Amino acid sequence: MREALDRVGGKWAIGILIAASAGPVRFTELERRVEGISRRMLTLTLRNLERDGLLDRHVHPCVPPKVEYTATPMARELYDSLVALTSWAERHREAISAARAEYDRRHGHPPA
Amino acid sequence: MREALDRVGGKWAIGILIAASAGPVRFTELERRVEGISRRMLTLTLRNLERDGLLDRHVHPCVPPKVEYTATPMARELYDSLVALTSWAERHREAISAARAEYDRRHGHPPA
DNA sequence: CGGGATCCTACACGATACTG
DNA sequence: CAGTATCGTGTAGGATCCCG
Repeated sequence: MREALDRVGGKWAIGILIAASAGPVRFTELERRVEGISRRMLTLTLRNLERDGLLDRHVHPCVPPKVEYTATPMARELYDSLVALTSWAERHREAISAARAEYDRRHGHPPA
Repeated sequence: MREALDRVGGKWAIGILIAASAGPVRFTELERRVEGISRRMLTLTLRNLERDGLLDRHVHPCVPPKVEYTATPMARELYDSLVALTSWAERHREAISAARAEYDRRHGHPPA
């Protein structure tokens, strides 16, 4: 289970996976779609996802360069599994923030 | 979605949740069951899980102290959602390690 | 027994500059 | 366009010691 979470646990992996799940996307387009990501982290996370077989990287030999990334079927299955998690988060978001407020009230209100 | 992952993304949260899902568990028992965890991380992670309403903490007023932790229904639902993820990991574990080996072969074999 | 306080290290990540 | 290289920072987590 940690295996699966580690693969998607990074700050940007999911965002990239989602952005690349709807067909080939170019590097710069990813940079735009995954809001707030730095060039460096985009590259690094892309390499990791590619290494794990979650992303296909296709280089068009031309100038200027053109590289397209596409989520593999395996990545799409992963995404489907994550939907259950999203649903959980939505169902309990309110309860969680209530629990937090309650906890912070009982112990020092501002969580130090 | 990041909301959900962040809650369970820590190194130890899942292990603790699993260990505490089968009824009340004491601190020291958790320390034994969650292999490799340090006293510090156990305490910290327990606090976070309690704060998010995923664990109930019950203190028995006696000496020596006795504290029992129990997963809440919300936590059990979370665990159920995570099962899909586990299934994904099992189905593709081989493909992933193959992808990795292939990647490492094409680029510098030892991943530096 | 069930912690809290302190110190330290590794690594994830951000900012910036350079390049084929 | 699609990166790589370098530097700096915050923080997760480990080790150790102390306490009611």
